Amino acid sequence: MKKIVIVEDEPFMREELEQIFQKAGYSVMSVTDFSHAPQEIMQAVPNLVLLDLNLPGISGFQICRELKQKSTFPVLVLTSRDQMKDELHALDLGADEYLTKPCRKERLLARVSNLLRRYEGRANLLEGPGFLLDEQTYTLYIYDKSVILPKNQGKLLEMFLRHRDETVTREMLCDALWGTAEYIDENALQVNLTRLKKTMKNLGVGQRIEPVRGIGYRMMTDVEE
Amino acid sequence: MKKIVIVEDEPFMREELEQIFQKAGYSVMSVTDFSHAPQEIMQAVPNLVLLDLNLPGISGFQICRELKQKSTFPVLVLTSRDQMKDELHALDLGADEYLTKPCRKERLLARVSNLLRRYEGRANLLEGPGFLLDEQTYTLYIYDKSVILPKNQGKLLEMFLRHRDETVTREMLCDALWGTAEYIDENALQVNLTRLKKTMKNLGVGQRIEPVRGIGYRMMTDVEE
DNA sequence: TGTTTCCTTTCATTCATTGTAAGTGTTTTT
DNA sequence: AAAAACACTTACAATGAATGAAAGGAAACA
Repeated sequence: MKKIVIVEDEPFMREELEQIFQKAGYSVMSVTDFSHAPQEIMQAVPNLVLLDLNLPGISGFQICRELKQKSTFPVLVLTSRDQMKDELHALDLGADEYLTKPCRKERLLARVSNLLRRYEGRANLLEGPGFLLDEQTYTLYIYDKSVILPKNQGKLLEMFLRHRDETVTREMLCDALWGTAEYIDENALQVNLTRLKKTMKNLGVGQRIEPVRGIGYRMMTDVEE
Repeated sequence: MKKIVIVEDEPFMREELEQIFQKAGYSVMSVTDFSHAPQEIMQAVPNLVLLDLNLPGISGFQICRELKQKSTFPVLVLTSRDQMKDELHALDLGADEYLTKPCRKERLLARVSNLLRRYEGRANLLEGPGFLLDEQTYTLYIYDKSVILPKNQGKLLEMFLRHRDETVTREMLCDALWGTAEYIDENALQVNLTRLKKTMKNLGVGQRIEPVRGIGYRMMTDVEE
């Protein structure tokens, strides 16, 4: 059963949405604490996120961006403001669909099922700066090219993508590669990292993985200049 | 430069669309012979297809379905009829976006660039019954799972997808696997085919690859019952 | 029933991936 | 400026998945 998370502050509207999707055979969950919405949503692991734009306290745009940065769920933005600006903005932030309230039930359901269908078979694609990474197979997508990364390189890249702009300790990386049990030479990690960098370079992806002396590494994803 | 193919019968509208996209920096091509639209479009190898629904002679729906069956271009359906029925139908046929005319230039451009962005990095995905296949890496996507096929199995599946419901001779398959040069035992082909079937079965994909006695094989993609 | 065609299983070979080891380069620290 | 600590690179042998060969079994056709 497909699971939908609803982010909507207005109680009446929220309840109506919940009912519509429950009747249509979806599993529904609502987020009410908007300050930690992205975290809550990611914990819930939905198949789709229905996001209202004008929320109290936090901007829906902000949530959308964070979701799209750190996860791969399809996001359908729903708002009562019928302004072109909103739509452009939302689409720019990576929203997958946009609908304005009020909106017919059928239209909403059709959009949702279409979105779900589109995302079928492309789940688990992590987004990086200029590329996509399949979490399961470590297939790397760059524009219209695709390459399979060796498992270790894939695991490393995955770790960096899940902690973009944060420092990742060597321990965490070793853990991700071999599990905490056996402790391989830390040099092995080094070698695999070198290999990842080389691979990415050959593919023309200008990632920046910088050492953090004594601790680990950090991948910078912001574009400079 | 991104290439857009426009399928629109009304000359005035067509010209306007062409101008809009040319000004926005796209490469534009129009299809005017609608009876062979799918073929022409596939030959042009665009990044996106803009498809009007009510065309003379042939139904836009038909074109949409055929395109989605045999190619992987994103399709944005554009129509003057503002009927819910149309939208539902188009989305069911796999269209990726839907807009009604008249429509503001900005909205159209935003949708197009959003669609293109979504399709970046997922080019070269061949669509099969219930799964997708990356032509380059032979990564197989089935719902939210993904698996890497061994090269030989991937090549075989690719051949079948490119000739859905047609008979593929053993020679063609051997050619695809090893090139016409060296002739390996035809048994090797057999073995690889068996492996492919087994792999698909384990993944829960109910494909039907049937032998054509003395000639080769055929993959049936239509659902029966 | 006999023959052709198609399918399955097993096994040795091949090739990409990986950890190890040894050596080089770079940054701190004193 | 030297030493120490840390980071990086390269080459190589071991591992393991993918592959073709071979031989025996099952199914279709006459």
